[in-house]
Amino acid sequence: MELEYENPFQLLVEAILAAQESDKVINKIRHELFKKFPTPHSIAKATQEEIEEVIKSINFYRRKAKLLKECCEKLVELFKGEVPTTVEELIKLPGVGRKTANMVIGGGYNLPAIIVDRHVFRVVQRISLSKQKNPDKMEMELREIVPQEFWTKFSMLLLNHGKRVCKSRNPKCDECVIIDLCEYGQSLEKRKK
DNA sequence: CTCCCGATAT
DNA sequence: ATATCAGGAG
Repeated sequence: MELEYENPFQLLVEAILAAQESDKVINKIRHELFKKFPTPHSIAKATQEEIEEVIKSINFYRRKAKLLKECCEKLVELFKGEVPTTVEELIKLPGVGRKTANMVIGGGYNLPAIIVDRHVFRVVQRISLSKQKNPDKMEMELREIVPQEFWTKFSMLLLNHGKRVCKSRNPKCDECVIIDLCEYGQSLEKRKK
């Protein structure tokens, strides 16, 4: 299951709500959420309690409701409700870090973006493509390693690979198509025998 | 570093 | 029982 969205604003909102949460839960409430709050202005005007009511099934819902409201207030104040197209502008918004900013740029605007979320971070570590122990530093190193035209594609592929195959807990190394590149996976497979 | 939060997978 | 989940703020 991947996040479903119709425009950059929806992706921005969903990405904030998706922190440490599964896509399934987000997709479940997104219709009601955007029916009640179709625009940044409507979220900015709503009370925190009104937002909480709609997103209650999401983890960290209280904090996220607060962040989401503050985010939309800034979005209206600084950018007239238009979702920015650069990381530097996006991370000025409460609840938006580099990961979420890059997600919006890559997924929402189809611009070059290296997205280092938990999955990408883990996969890159395991295949030793970068050994950076900080996601932001890893993003910078990957910018040097990966040609810019592939940034977004690369991110999405590794993200989904991490989610479905190279999982945090029981990685399915026997189904992995890049195990030849991965010492971690090869040593895991040997141990099984 | 901890906290936010609770459902689901293993 | 506990690890994990499209992280970010303090």
